[in-house]
Amino acid sequence: MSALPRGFYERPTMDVARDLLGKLLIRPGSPTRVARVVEVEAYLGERDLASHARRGPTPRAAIMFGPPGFLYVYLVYGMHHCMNVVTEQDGVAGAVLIRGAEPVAGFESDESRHPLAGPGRLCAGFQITRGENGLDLCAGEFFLADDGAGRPRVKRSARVGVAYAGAWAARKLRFYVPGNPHVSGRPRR
DNA sequence: GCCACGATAGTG
DNA sequence: ACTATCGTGGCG
Repeated sequence: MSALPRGFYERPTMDVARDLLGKLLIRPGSPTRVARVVEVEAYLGERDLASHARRGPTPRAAIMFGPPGFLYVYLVYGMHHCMNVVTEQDGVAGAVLIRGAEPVAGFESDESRHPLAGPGRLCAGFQITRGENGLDLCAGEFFLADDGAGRPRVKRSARVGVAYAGAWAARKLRFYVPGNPHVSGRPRR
């Protein structure tokens, strides 16, 4: 299965976010880990007050202003990692936060837990840390792919944990597969 | 330099 | 509802 091409990411962030649902996250290794994306959030760039890009291309956020198809990983609350894919053409900030995925292969069928629900657990499951920040998603070490499953039914809601962002907090920039148990936290339906 | 504050998740 | 835990960025 081959990686989605750069052109997939070089589009409006909202389109990339919506189209990422149903795609496969693949990390070749021993074992190769595969999971299907079921929850994402769009972060629209400098004007988006909930985005790390809101303060311009600071050292942390600069990657969001760069070329599309690269991984942006950061640490939240001093203990969890979050993974994003960079969108939009080079010079324009944008990213999609991947928040939940359904295990397909390579994960322990660990009791009744949902090991890939929520951005922190998703990164833990794929062993993604800041060491993977800036990784090229079109190069094969870690990538997204289309297995022809098609886009699932999609619902939208406000994003999680961005209440501070004023009017931007209310915008429905979270996309998820309703009813899927690997969707994190609240509005799961 | 220094400090307030998170794009969270597990426990009570 | 509480809190662990630390990098980022704002400010001086």
